[in-house]
Amino acid sequence: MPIMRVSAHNTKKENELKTYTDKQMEIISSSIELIAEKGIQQLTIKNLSQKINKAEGAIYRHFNSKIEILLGILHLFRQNKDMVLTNLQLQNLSAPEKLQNLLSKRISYFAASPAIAAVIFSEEIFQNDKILADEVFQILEDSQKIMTAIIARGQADHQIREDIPAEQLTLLITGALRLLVTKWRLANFSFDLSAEGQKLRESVTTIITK
Amino acid sequence: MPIMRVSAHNTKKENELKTYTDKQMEIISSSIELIAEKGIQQLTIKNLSQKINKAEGAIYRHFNSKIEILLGILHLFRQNKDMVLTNLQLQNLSAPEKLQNLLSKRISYFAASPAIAAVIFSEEIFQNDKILADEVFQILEDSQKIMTAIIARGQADHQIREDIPAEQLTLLITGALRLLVTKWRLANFSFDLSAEGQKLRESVTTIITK
Amino acid sequence: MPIMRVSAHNTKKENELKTYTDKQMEIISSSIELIAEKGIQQLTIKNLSQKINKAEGAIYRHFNSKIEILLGILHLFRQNKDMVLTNLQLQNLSAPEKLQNLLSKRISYFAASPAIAAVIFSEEIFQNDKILADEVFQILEDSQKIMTAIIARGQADHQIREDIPAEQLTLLITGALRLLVTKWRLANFSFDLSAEGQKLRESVTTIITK
Amino acid sequence: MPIMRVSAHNTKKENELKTYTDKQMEIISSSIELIAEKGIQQLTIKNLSQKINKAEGAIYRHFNSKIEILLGILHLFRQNKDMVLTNLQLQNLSAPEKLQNLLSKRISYFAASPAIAAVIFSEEIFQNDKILADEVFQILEDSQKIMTAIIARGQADHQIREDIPAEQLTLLITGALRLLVTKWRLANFSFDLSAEGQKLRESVTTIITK
DNA sequence: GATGAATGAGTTTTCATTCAT
DNA sequence: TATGAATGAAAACTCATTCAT
Repeated sequence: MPIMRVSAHNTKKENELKTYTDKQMEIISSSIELIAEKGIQQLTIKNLSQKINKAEGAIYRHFNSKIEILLGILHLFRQNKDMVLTNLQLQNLSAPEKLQNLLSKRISYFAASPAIAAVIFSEEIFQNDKILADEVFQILEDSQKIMTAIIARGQADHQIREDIPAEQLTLLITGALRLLVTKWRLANFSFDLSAEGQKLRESVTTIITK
Repeated sequence: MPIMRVSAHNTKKENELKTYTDKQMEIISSSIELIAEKGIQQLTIKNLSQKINKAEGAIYRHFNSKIEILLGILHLFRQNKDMVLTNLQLQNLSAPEKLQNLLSKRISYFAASPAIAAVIFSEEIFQNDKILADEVFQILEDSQKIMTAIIARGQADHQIREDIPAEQLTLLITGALRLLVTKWRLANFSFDLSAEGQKLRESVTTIITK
Repeated sequence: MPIMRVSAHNTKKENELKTYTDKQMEIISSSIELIAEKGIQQLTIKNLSQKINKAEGAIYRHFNSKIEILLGILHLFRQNKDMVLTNLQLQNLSAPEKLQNLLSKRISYFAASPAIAAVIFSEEIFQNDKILADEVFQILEDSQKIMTAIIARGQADHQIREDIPAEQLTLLITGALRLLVTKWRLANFSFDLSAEGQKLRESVTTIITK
Repeated sequence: MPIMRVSAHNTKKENELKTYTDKQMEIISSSIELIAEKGIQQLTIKNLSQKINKAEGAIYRHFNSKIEILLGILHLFRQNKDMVLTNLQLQNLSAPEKLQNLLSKRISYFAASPAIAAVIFSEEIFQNDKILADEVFQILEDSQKIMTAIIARGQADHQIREDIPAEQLTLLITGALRLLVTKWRLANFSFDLSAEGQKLRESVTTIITK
């Protein structure tokens, strides 16, 4: 019962604008499915090759290493996140509405792609691969910074309570979201994430507006 | 980058009252140190045997499998948790004070034993060992139930705001605590967990009392 | 038909006084045999494990990597070389006699352990492992320096012709020795290395004394 | 650290008069460059295809196997050698002059095409491919026979010392040349091969004429 | 001619666990 | 109790070669 192994590698810093070929996308998708079905520990080259009905070596024509596949998954998440945020900026919403929107989108995304959460929230697993760990950490930090900015703006506009620092509110909201998704995964997706997410959103609204 | 490997095993459901011999405790302590120093991926029988200056085989005199060692770590955490709660019950405190106390104790505990957090929060890693996963899940559930009970009691006594369900407040508080500790670990313990924990406790107080 | 593969590793600079356990010596010996029989390309962990009738993993109890086994072989050669030289210093011989002695010993050694030559003379193979390449290069350089010193001393004492620089004589003698041994290996040891070596020694004597 | 891999194949005994198409010559040249740049271990079909900006499969349009490419390199060397010798025969030179000429040409050739030396002197690497090993061995033998013939002729003409058998002088001269070139490669071409070659030629002249 | 995807057999290494002593 | 050697199953990755298009 091995859990996850990756080898030394020379992957260069992922280009933000990186695009993937169809084959690469197929491999990334299969990886996501595999993680969703059996957990990230079962994302082995062997299992992956079986899933795509190819020999193990075939994978290496499309990715130089397993790390790059994982980076691909993270990249996909980041792209979605950036898109959500861009759309959010374009809309003329109040801070509480933006927060609602953000939470809603994030929950929908995890509900649709539970495997992504398994990767995004598995900081421990990537601990000894610097590039992956950095990427995961960066995604976490970015998310928090953006939420903090929205909240701070809302506080400046007196739309959000000012007796708690924006960072603290972000910590509470993000932490709750993560824990909710984690519990959902641990419970084998046996409850309705969207419904619970809706409850969380209501609580958040109540809290931030007193 | 192997992460963690455990094999098939026949461990029986852990006895709640299980006690450990001195040798067993030494092995558990060394495991915790090892995890704290190098991450859970480096908790291998080989590394562990080097740490306790014994041959690898010797460990199997005291534990039937690596899983049992991990269960030992979880058991230790559970014992501490139960003790904290028992003490909490004995004191005649208001619900907000109890919450403060609980958070304070938990933060101190993680600050003193960061390895415990690495184990407790690594649900993903144990995903393919049923017993371990159950244990971790149980600890999480128990913690939440207790906190929810305290909060519900506080709401009944009008010490805690009643416009948000107790479960939601628990989710927010527990989630924030977990995220804070996770960030602390990812940041290589480079910030003062106690100080940040203090801030969180203040925010929690503000939130629950409006 | 793979030829030779070694992986990234962290071998520390080999200790000059390093000693080997019995098991390690057995593995080193089997490696030498394997190289002698099938060439250095066939020195794979699999072939080696078959030769010692153990599982592949067993080898890693005694050596951290394949590189260390190869270093072990080189170390053995170095030890022999050093011993020969020490003995040589203790004897009160003329420079030409010392050279004769040196050549004689070297040839006997290669005749007895042809695999050693396969390793010592395989500079190309180790080209992309720095530690191995350094070691092989060092052995080559050391040998030449010592021979040059003996010759230079002989020239100062008018025992050896002075119209050719010592380095040049060393190049000619060492080169001839290496080529002789290489041809012997390529010819599948089908001629008598000692006899040919004796001829070479006579030629060398004639040349250096005019 | 893979070194070189070649597979089973059915190459027929190379035709002495074999000619190569332009495409084939391009592939051979690129192979030589690749070896010169990164060592013979890096001569893989993948690396080669990148160098010639063609797909991997394209190479197999022009050569049936990697072995044939290597044979092509050897063939090129042989052609040059034969040409040098033919020219040498046409000139009316003394034996020592011929030797000088031969050495000079060989050194210039290696200085211009260091990769050739990497191939010619890598007997060990080809050990488990009979055809390649034979070819390399044949080149070595041919060279020595020719040099021995020149020397023997010189001895008969009293231009070269007669107290050492021609074969021995050949062994000394060829060995020195090989060792010099090998050291030059190991030293990353950091010294002037031509200059050192000139010194060697002088030493050789001194030695053979007493 | 050329492509590029795929294969299969190979490589080194890791590690929880067992067992004779 | 303890040792240390051994195992076996797994892991990631490499590469010469094939082949449908």
